[in-house]
Amino acid sequence: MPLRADAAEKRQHIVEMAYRLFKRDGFHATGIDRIIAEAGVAKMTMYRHFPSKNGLIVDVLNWRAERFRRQLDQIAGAATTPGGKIAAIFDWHERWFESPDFQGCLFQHALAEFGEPTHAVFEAAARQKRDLQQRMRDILAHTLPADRAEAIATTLSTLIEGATFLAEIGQGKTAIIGARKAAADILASAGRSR
Amino acid sequence: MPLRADAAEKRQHIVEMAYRLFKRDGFHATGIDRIIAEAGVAKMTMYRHFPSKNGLIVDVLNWRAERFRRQLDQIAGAATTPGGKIAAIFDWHERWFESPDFQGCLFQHALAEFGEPTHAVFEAAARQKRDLQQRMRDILAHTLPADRAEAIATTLSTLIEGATFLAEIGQGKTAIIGARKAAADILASAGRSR
DNA sequence: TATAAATGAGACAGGTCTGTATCACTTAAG
DNA sequence: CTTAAGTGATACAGACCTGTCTCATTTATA
Repeated sequence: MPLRADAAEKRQHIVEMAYRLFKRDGFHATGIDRIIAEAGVAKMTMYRHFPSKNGLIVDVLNWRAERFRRQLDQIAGAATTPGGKIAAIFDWHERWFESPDFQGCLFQHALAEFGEPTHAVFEAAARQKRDLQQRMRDILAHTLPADRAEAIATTLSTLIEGATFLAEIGQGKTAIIGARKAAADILASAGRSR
Repeated sequence: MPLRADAAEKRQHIVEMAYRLFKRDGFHATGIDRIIAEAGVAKMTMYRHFPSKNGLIVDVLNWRAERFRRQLDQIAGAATTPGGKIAAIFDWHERWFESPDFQGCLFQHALAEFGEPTHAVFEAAARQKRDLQQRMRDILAHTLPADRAEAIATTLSTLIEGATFLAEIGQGKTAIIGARKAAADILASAGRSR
């Protein structure tokens, strides 16, 4: 019994509030004081749950990555064919870009702010990006040889990350439309040569 | 005679040193004190040339955007056909990703750190991205109808920005290879339907 | 109810941040 | 040479930063 029942809830509350602030204002621009103030929590409460601000950032990223992983399970699970699953992933991104509080990808931002590859924040963000790519590779591997699946997953990842970035400067709609068409062409071409 | 001859040089020296530090450590993580220390310049000298840190950042981005614009003129100018010019742009990115001091795109990082669309830094960075896209559109417009050139330029931009991002997590080589092939396929397809 | 984990509130330390002010000095232009 | 723009060095203000500490209080659990 190391933790009381509500302690875990309070910890989670801090994670979600920090997530909102990091997403809106960035990591360096968001101070501990603002996080605890918005969360309505004492500073020591935060530091008892997290070793440091960087530790909190890593936990926020990991929590958000896990949430996305579950969403992806639902999205891809609804479709039956590899092509349908990939199309569903692109469709999900289109809806994301259209949501009123879209402010870019937190993992992309984390990599931009923490450019040192050995930094724990960098590693957590890079891990999420590799995970998405690997999941698309696994989807493709059902109908394509491993090396082809790997190469195509990289290009699909390139299209998705590029569209996510362009969505930040108001080009999400046109970018995702073009990206989805390019992805469909690539998959169709790969299917023919199978 | 508002400025002495060497004053402009000193100003440029500050811009280039700030550029190196912003690229390496990020914008928020780089303080004025470190910039002037590395530049070997007094603080008031910096504040006489730039109204504020944000003003310096904007000038750094604009200077870097202008430098890239000139590079792009050379790169695209060497090729004769639209397809050749586009391929040359992708090849340039591949060499960039392989350079030992590649640390991601400063404009992408600026957009990540300054997410407010009305912020001067955001505007300067977004302007550079739109400029690159517009230049590719103009290249394509020589042999394609305007709306097709516009749509394809958006997808090429998506591929380039995505590959630039993936290069930050060590996937630059495979990403740019796949992106270049996708771009070639798109251009070939557009050429056939012309 | 008794107990101990968890919390809230706030002071505090030590550092860093941006931006301003002062003043002696250098250096280019007239 | 004279003059004034430009500079270096440094102190300073006021705010913010991360992280630690204390102590009274709440609250879940046994």
